[in-house]
Amino acid sequence: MTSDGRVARGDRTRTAVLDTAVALATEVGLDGLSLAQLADRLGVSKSGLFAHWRSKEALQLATVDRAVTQWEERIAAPALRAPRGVRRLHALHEARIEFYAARVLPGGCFFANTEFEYNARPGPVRDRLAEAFGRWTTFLERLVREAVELGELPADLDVPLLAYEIDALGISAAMRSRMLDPDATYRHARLGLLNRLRALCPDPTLLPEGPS
Amino acid sequence: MTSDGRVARGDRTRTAVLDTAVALATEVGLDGLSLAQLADRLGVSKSGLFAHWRSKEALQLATVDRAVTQWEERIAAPALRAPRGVRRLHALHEARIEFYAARVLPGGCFFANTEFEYNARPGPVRDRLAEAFGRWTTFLERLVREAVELGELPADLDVPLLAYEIDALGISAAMRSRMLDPDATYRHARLGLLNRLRALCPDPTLLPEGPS
DNA sequence: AATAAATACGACCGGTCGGTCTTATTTCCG
DNA sequence: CGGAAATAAGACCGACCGGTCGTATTTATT
Repeated sequence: MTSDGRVARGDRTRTAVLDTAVALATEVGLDGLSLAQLADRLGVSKSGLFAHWRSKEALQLATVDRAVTQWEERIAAPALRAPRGVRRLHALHEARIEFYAARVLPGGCFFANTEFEYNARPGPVRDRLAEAFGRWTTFLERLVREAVELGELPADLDVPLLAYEIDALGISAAMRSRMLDPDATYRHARLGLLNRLRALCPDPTLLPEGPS
Repeated sequence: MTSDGRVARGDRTRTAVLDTAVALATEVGLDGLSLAQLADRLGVSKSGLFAHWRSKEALQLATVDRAVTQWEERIAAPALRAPRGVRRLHALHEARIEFYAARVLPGGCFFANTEFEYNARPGPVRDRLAEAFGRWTTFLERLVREAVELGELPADLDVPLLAYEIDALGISAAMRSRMLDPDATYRHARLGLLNRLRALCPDPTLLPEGPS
């Protein structure tokens, strides 16, 4: 019995704080996030937060890590339950668009928002974001490569290019859905990938029929 | 002789200030942009700025307008010098990628950065950004439609969808080029559109040969 | 040459920022 | 039960924020 009720309680508190921080950061930015503001929203004092993270930067890094975990749970995990190949790629994209459409986060996408925010701000936060982005790209390329190896995509396919295109459709959805017509945006994001995979995949039965 | 040297001088100053503001906004955000910081970089006093714009918000709106003008000059205008149709579409995308690759703005893309920053912040600045984004989309769709009307793209093409895909390739380039490998990013952004247009355009001589 | 407008300045305001310090309360372990 | 550790609170700090004010300088008009 090594479980210490004190640290367990602390962990629960920390996670709850970070979930709020992730959401708040999509509204005001990861840098614009103020300790007092976050404390207020949680009904907690500012020094209560400093007890958990020694500085704002430590809180920012923890927030990035929490957002990664959320992304793995909500987007990557559901996709991994689909069969390998183009169906898994499609499921991944669908989960992402659904995540945006469900308005889970007020600002749409934590990573899109923060990576644009920090793309000209050197420092540990930027490095952590770049690392997460790199891992996401590697993951996406792995899924594409698996589809190639299964014969569901052409053997001479430019794997990183298709991964780039898929991610581009998603990022664009995060941006347009908050500034322009959301329904048209989600339609384009979904249809864009579906058409692309249909054109590449020799077996049309692997993909849903959907709209033309 | 209606030219007033006073307002002419003022206009020159204003434009110079706004150019700096556009660049600075891509680093620290349009909201993160502080009056004192901007004044410092210009070697000017803070109250000197308030003589031109009565509030920070007025400065932000003027900065957005200036960024729109820059975009028209650097991306739209060169494209309009290419012949209508797929060649013009290609020229537009090339000008955009070249703009990012030349590192004209330290943060890559003013609009990508600010639109993500403001996508959950209601107010006049957001409205101005959304309006600019809407006009850009309309412009892109017009260029695609022209290519269809010229017979350079299929008659049954989903015009808004292709416009969405083209813009997505560009936005993604702005994001990835600052966080991951820039060269690979530009290659993907360029090749992505080239492959797409080649697959759709019945006359292959209209597009450069480029890499496969 | 005199005047009015535009432009720019330095000093200053109240407020919020990230961060520190001291103190009090809760919670588990020995 | 006693004590150490974790958690939380509030007062406070210097720095910077957006913004105002009174004033000085430049410049075109009359």
